Amino acid sequence: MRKNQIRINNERRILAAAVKIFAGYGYQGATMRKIAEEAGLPKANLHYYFQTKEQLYRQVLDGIFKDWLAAANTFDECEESVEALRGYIETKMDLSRKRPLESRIWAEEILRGAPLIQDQLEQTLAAWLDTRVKRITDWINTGTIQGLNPRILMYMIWAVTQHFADFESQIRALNQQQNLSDEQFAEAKKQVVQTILKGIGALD
Amino acid sequence: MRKNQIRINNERRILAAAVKIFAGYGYQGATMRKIAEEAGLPKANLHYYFQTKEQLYRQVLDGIFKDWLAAANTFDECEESVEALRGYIETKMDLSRKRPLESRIWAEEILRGAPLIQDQLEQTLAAWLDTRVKRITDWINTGTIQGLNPRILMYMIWAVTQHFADFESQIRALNQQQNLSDEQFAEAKKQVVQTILKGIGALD
DNA sequence: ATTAATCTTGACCGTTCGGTCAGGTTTATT
DNA sequence: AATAAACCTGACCGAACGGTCAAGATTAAT
Repeated sequence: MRKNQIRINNERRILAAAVKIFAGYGYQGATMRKIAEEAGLPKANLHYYFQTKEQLYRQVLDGIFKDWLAAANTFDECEESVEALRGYIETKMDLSRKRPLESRIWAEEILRGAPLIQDQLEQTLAAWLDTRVKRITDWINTGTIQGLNPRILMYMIWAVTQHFADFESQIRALNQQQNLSDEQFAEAKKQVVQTILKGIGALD
Repeated sequence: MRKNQIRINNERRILAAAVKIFAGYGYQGATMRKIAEEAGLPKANLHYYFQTKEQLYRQVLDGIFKDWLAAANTFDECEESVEALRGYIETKMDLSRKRPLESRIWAEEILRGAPLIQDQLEQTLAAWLDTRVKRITDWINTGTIQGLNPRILMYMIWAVTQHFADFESQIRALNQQQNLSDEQFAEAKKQVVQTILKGIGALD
């Protein structure tokens, strides 16, 4: 097969560079020049593969959303409430650790009012959340976890797990100018899981 | 007295406009033209009171940091652990509700690596955190709350409370395109307090 | 070997940005 | 009333932005 090999290769390089630059400078602060430099290609070449800056940014966002949905599937892999929630929280923590740049791009897009992904939020994400809310409601009705608002629980999980990627520079400043070590992050992950699960009455 | 009244008045107008524009577009996306338009003043007038865009932005950040520290003092108003934490969480939730724009400006600055406020984070904020960590450690040693890493607890509190301001547009998209009503927000506030306090073994 | 399709790129363009400035107006001081 | 200080602003500037394009180089197809 291997047709379009040049195109595939270059698009990958450009997208990888775009993730770095968009994460580091934001959509407005990122420039096609910087992305081109990071990718090691002339600027005009970027416009050959991606007509506009906005289209390049959209493709970056699409990739992030796919990763997000893939991680979200962890939620359904366990029947049992505690294990389902624990698995989901841990997967989200791992994603923050491994892909902080993507998390920050997503966060900035939401921060700006989600101008480009509002449709995805209102449709795909809202639908995903609705079905999980139903599952959690079942757990509440069967007494597995205590009564609470499932949506607020999900907001809390998202907030805490993504915080470790989005606010990394603040955490670093409060940790002797050092990023969390693997050991520190493992401790954080454990404590986050423990606190949330215990907080909703799913432990003890 | 009332000297400099014109200056005081105009600086206030410009700062208020700057908060709106910086929150809505980010530092790079905000332009002096937009801020001037929002303030109802010619652009050159802004440069009369604030020499550069960066200086204007710094003053906005300073104001936000002062509000943050004022809210943070709630932490010390109660001797008792549960009431101190409850008061602090509630105050941070109220701040997110009342001043979401400021929260978003702060979040974007951290997201970008805190280029302008790194010193404040490493000094003022780090010192603030250190003393509160000591208080929490005392509570742990006296058995008031269970053993945990106090820093991670604080990160969780910040993450959750600020999420309701920073990710407002996502929450709205998941709430039938409506911002949380006062009743919904009150419920969220209650559940956040309950989950965290229970999660650290400070309740029941 | 020839042709067609794809890829590459330096030079260039119109627009908008942050910022400046001269000269006029208003306010405060005496 | 006169002078000084503070305030106001339209017009302008160089720099940097996203994007274009024509012409050449490389690869694929026949």
